[in-house]
Amino acid sequence: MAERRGAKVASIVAAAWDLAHREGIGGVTLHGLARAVGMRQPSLYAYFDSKNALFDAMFADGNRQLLERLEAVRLPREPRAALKAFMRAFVRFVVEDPTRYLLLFQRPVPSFVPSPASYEPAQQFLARTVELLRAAGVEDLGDIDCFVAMIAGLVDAQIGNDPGGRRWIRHLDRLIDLYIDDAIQRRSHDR
Amino acid sequence: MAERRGAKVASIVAAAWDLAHREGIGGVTLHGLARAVGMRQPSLYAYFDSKNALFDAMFADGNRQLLERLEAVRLPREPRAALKAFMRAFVRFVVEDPTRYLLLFQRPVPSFVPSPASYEPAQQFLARTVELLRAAGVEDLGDIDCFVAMIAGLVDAQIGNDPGGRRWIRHLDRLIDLYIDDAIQRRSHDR
DNA sequence: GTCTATACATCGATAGAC
DNA sequence: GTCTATCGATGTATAGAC
Repeated sequence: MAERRGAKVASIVAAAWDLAHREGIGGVTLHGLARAVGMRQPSLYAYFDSKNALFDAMFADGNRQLLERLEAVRLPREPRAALKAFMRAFVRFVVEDPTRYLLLFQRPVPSFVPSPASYEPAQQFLARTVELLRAAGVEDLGDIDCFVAMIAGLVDAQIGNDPGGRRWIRHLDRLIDLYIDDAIQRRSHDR
Repeated sequence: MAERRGAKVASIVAAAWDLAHREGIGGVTLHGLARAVGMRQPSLYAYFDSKNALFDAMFADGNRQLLERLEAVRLPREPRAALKAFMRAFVRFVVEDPTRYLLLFQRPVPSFVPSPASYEPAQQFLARTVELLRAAGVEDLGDIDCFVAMIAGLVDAQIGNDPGGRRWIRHLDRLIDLYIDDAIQRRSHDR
């Protein structure tokens, strides 16, 4: 049965996340991970071809968690409320696990480049965001860029300067309104 | 003469920046740096007590460059225009050298913590920004937080996704207006 | 699949001669 | 101040027995 093997791989990835939470992403070493799962370091190569493959599995796992979470969100019919609900869920996902956010969105491991397959869910998330933005009246590509950058700036500041708090993310709803209103106003002005 | 020594230290720091530009901050090793300046690795310890001391010297040097640049900016009398000129200079400083930005504002070296003396100019910069924001009518601490986070999000997106381009930073002026107007409007509303 | 043993590389830091 | 020599730690990866 290949099921056994898959379960084992999943448990190793889970242990890797646990290790990353305690020691930071850079603290994830094959020696440490092997110790955490009760194995010797070379034995890990039965499950991952390289350390990069391990990171890629973690990256894919994190993206899977993200999509799973966002797909579970009940979106209101009203476009603006839907966008807010969606972004709130994203922000909650991010701040509840800064380490995961770092690996998924900040590339803290210079040598690691995610494979296209692992990267695809992240693009899916961005596409969904753009879709909701458009529905809410933000269609200009520049406006979308600004919105995405603003969200990133907000969560970065939150995680970097006030982890566990709400100093920055408490402004999320208000800023969303600000950006949407501005985009709509400028769109009507351009006509 | 201690001048000679100071000049040598400065030239080593300059070589370290050069190395960082080519190999990334993480690629700055004492072996590589020594090779770049025509020395052997242990000889660097005549100028820096540790690798941390080297990073601290680079950090201080980068902050000195930042203050030097910003102090040279001629600020218009009108507060809003002054804020824009100041932030434009900051953004220009940042995008012209992403590596320097990384070391100064992103802490890409987990083990490195800047000394208080090296960190002070960065606080000076933030204080000046807050001062200009206040003069332009942004006084609420939450509004200041949001503004700073927005700027950071903008330059992060620019450097990360379109280095050398202007896709994000071209919106700088407009976004500054947006934030100022909103802050002023909400301030008058609260009364 | 898991182990022991080990190769191989990188890097920071120290000792001591000159 | 600069050198040679070397230590010691860390970390990825491979070889080969079981």
